[in-house]
Amino acid sequence: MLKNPITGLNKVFESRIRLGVMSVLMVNEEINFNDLKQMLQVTDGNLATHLVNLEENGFIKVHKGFIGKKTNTTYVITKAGEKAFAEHITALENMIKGVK
Amino acid sequence: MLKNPITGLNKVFESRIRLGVMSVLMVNEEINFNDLKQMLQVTDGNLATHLVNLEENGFIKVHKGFIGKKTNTTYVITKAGEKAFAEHITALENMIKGVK
DNA sequence: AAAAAGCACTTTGTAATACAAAGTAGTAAC
DNA sequence: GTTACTACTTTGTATTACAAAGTGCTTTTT
Repeated sequence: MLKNPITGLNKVFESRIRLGVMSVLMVNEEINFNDLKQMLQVTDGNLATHLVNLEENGFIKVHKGFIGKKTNTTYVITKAGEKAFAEHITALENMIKGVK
Repeated sequence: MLKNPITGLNKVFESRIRLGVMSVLMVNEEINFNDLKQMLQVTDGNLATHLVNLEENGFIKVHKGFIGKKTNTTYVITKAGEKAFAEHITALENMIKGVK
């Protein structure tokens, strides 16, 4: 019987917006809301929803800070987030290997 | 400014079921409904819907044939499907490259 | 001091999507 | 002649995505 080529994919990372957030957080210490918004070309509400989703899944953490006196909310990946995303990437790589 | 790591991803292939169908069709000449169903562990209705979606997008074609006297519907990838999927894979690879 | 603007949301509403379950039509095997 | 199989379609529900507008707080501008 055929083997399922998509085992190990994480449902949370099926959304391209959440996928984008995680990819950036894998290589950047932290990002703020506005940069993320511009990068992914999404509306505030939409982005906020996806960020809440990622946070509720324990994959990112919110850091509320300041730049001078302006609020600056940044997002950071968690250990669990790194692990889950790495596994997802591995699953993707396996799938890609299968089609080549 | 940050560059969007997920440019070039195809919305149609965000669903893991459609992703699975396409992956298999990239390396198998054709597959039939039941094999696909077992492989992906989905219900008939759900699978049928995703197949219709892929067909309407011009990415797969349906072949209605027989094994002996039993009906045997198989699915084949189209040229357009191959192209679109290859581009999606490239986009995924680029994203993965970015996080390594 | 008042108005405008920016930040990071929350709320609201709508439309699309996913999915399971049940139904269907046409064989075919028992 | 009932049962089973195949490949759906239909129906209904629940989830999700998303835009748009509103909110509370602060800062900058006038």
